[in-house]
Amino acid sequence: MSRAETYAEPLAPRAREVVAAGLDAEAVVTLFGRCEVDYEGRASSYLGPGDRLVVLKPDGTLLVHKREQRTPVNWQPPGCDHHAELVDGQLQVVSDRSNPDEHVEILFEEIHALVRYDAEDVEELELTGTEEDLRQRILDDPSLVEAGFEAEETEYQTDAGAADIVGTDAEGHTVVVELKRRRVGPKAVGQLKRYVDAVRRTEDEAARGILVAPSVTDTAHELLDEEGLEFVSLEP
Amino acid sequence: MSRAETYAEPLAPRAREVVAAGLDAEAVVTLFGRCEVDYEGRASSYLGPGDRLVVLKPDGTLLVHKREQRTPVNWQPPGCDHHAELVDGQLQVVSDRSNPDEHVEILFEEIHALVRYDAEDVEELELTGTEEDLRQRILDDPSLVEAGFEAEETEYQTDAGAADIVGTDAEGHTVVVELKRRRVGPKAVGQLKRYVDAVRRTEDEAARGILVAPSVTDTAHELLDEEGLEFVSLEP
DNA sequence: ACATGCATTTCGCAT
DNA sequence: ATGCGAAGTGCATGT
Repeated sequence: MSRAETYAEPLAPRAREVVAAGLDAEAVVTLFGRCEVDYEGRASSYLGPGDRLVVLKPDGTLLVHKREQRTPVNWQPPGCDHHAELVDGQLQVVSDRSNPDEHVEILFEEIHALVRYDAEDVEELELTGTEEDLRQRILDDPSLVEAGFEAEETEYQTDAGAADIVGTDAEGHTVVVELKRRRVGPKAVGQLKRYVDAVRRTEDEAARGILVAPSVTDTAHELLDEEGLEFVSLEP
Repeated sequence: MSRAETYAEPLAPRAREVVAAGLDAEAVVTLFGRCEVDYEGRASSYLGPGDRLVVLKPDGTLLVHKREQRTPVNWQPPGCDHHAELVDGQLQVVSDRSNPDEHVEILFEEIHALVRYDAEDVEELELTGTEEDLRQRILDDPSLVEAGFEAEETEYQTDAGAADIVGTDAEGHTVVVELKRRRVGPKAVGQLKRYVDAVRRTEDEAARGILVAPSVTDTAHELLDEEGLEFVSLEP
């Protein structure tokens, strides 16, 4: 038996059976059809009839995709309960969860195709080039921040949240480092400011703050000056 | 002719033809197969062989989904160029873009199913319950912020970014309002602080700052106190 | 094209 | 469970 079973133009009762059995067997179930979608939860939405791709994953994820966009037009995160019912002879797929209460209903006017995919997958993604990698580079060579800098703690807990790296400069003053893997705007400056303020209040009144990133926007640069904070350029 | 054409266990050459023709005709092309995925761009990743769902959209979106998670394990945003080639007799799907340069390669060891979906879809999502809706409610009834509050500008430009609402209180003092549709943490306090600081520097030294949200975390509450900022609870 | 901020953000990790 | 911050965030909007 193949890992994928495809059904072209299935009738609603048959589709309901296949979807229900697929969910039960922890398969990935994919529907191609003309449907409308109702969502009620953290927000509310209605999507009128059109042809979409609907994916039901065994972990309780629901995806509804239009022809465009990377982001699904409607969805449900992992952990939801999926059900397939017949309503007035049409296939209705329902996804529910609690905390927060969220509910998605998909009603199919037409089902153009249906695939049950018993996917086997053990490999996990290996990803490099993250902020974590950048931090490791700095720990390996603290002079990337400045000559004489010594890193002392990562994820250093302040009253205002965790600072990426805290250490001391050549003169022994506390230095708070905020790390970003890409060009940053005012948001990152505010974040650094929060941590530096907290350290200044509780630890070292003369603590310095350094934003380490590939580059900063004009506004961010002005804010840094305004707040007496520093910037060090570092490519990821 | 049906809107969806399904192919079970297609051979690689045939699959390449169908994928190429589907891309050309602006169809949504979906592959179910065992593949490995290489990504090189803002970061880098490798995903070893496993059964996945691959979606190619006519707007240049690429999605690679594992059995789990709402987020695709690899992807490409709209605007990319997709190509299907045969490499050593195997189907290879490539997606490219520039600015930033990003490149995804998917090599299929097995193709379990393939669907070409000529989807028609004109309806757009109608969404309510956003921050925008919350803002409109406050503009309609400014007393939701506090008695005597009058809203004067939305998206008010400060040196540190745009404040959601700026107005005056019963005593004529400037009030900066930061709006959130859900429970907020220290980040939102920092954001409000940035705007209030900017207004205090340039407009009104005695400007007040009010965070309007359903609730705040303990840390956020302490930070608000620390900075002399206020909180008003408002359900979305 | 860049800057800015929301998002039904999702996700992982720590408490 | 909640808090917190990163993400290859995506995305719309304004400049």
